[in-house]
Amino acid sequence: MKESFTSDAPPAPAALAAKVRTLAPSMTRSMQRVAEAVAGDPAGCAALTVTGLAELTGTSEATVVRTARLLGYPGYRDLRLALAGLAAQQQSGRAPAVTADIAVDDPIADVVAKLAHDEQQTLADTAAGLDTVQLGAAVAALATARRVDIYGVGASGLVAQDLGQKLLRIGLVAHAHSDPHLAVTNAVQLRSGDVAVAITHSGSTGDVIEPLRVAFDHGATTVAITGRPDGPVTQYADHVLTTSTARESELRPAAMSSRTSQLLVVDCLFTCVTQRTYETAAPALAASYEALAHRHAPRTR
Amino acid sequence: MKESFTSDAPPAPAALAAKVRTLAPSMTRSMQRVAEAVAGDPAGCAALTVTGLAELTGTSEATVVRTARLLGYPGYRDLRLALAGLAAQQQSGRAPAVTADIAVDDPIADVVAKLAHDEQQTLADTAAGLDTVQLGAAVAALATARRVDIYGVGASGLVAQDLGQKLLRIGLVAHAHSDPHLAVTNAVQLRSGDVAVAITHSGSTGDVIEPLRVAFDHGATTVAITGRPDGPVTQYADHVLTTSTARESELRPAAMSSRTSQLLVVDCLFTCVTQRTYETAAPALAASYEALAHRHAPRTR
DNA sequence: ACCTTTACGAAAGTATCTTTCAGGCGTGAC
DNA sequence: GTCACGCCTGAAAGATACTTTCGTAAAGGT
Repeated sequence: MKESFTSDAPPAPAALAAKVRTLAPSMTRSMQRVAEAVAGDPAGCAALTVTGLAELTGTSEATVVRTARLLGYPGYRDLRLALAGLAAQQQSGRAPAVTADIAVDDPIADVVAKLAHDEQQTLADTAAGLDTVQLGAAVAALATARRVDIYGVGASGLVAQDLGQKLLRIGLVAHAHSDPHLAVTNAVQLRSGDVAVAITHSGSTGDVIEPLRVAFDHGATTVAITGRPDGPVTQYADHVLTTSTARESELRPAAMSSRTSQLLVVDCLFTCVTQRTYETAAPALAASYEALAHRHAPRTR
Repeated sequence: MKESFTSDAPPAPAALAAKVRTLAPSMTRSMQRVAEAVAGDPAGCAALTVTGLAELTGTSEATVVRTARLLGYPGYRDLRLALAGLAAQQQSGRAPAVTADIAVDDPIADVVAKLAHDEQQTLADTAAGLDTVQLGAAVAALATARRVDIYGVGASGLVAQDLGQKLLRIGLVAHAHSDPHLAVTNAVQLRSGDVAVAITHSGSTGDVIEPLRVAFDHGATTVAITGRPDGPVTQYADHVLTTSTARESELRPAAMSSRTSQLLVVDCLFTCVTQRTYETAAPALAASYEALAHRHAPRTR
């Protein structure tokens, strides 16, 4: 005997709750109990076997299967898959409202989600606000530079180091200075054809501005990576790359988002320079990769 | 209402593609074929039985089950449920937006967009794959640590420095070592109540593993931040925090995405520790902010 | 009150998943 | 160059979960 009221129902995608309501009247009491459980807690039911769901609803396996059939599935197995899908959808739809600041009593999972979200936002903002013309000019200068000096202190110092490491790896003569005195001392060596890069979020870090000024005065091409395109540092910068500034809070200091933003800019610089100098950069990259291989324990599959 | 959240084998909700990428290196060839099929077409695979998937990938049922296990599920049945969930999410959400690799002749604007997108993806993957239980344990250890040593070389060295700077700023006694010899020399000073953190993408960097082992042997609590949760480094790690591994290309070395991923983990550590120790951390943060104020030139608006 | 129809679950039957085991292949040692 | 070792791999046995069958019992009609 055929008992499918729903003609040739396709495996219900997400409108399961609705389907349950529609079909409820044509269900017997025990089947209603099963349908109710399924509609009420898809995630929970997806974790149960036929037997489990039968026990939970105080019915039998046969009834569960019958219910699954009535809902349009070939059997319980497929209903279960649909339930898992539904649960996942509900889960993802439930936006954790990550717009809020991180609070002192946030559970760990929320902190992770919020931090990730904020950093993603910072990246999007930075990419949107980056001036490709300025970037292109900076890349052109770097690609043909005789020598590159990079200045940054504090959190920006690490970004400077990162850029330095990267440029070295593609065969450029680059050096990141974190000691302001040495930076100035070295800046006087620069001349036309050389490039100096200053990284400062505030745009007003004296220790970074000073060497850039010296480099500028000696005829080097100067680049500033800063969150303040109107800050003092830009006075001595031929090209200004703007990083984004996210709202900060006590638990999320500005250094965090500025670092993310700066790193994206640095990555763009690096990647574009690599493109421009591909002929020499590619082998250099390969060589540096090779050089590191033996530093790792044998474990490699 | 008990919810089986995350212990040591959380049934990956949506971070499956990321998990596959993370674990792929430690898989055998046939398992990789299975993983690839699963990551490539979740919806299609969810419709297949063990036997079906085994045939599709040209392997055996046993291999399929083994792969499911490796991905963190009790068996194939559960992997299949997760796949159904993933498929539903992809369906409802916007397309996966698989961006192309960065090419040598991409215009600058494209490079920026692709880099930003890739890094955003890396962040999402990392957040999804982070084990909050492990994170919580690491945070608890750090919050009460007498002393914290951090090991990292190369690109990971900068991340280590970043973590060190941050922890110092909230009043912890933290030091990031980039010199492997000094790291080992200092590691012998550690004892119970101290914390050692090792950061290595490959999970097999001898220069980082060695000091961690020494710290471990001396009774310190050890934390590993690595992209290879099965790598040698985890032997000596009480808590393992897994970073995500993005597909890499010649113009986008692995170091780039691993750094992004590591930094997010570090930020999470820092933020959570700050929460935990708010009473002492807040004034310390304020003080370090104060200390820097005078280093900036007068604002030009 | 009797018969028909329908609901329901126990148990048998079948598909699917899991585990075990032995062959095979690559790898490293001597 | 050969051997031994270990690890991957799939075939088949074993366990579990799902489906079907069938008999009982209750409801409703005559």
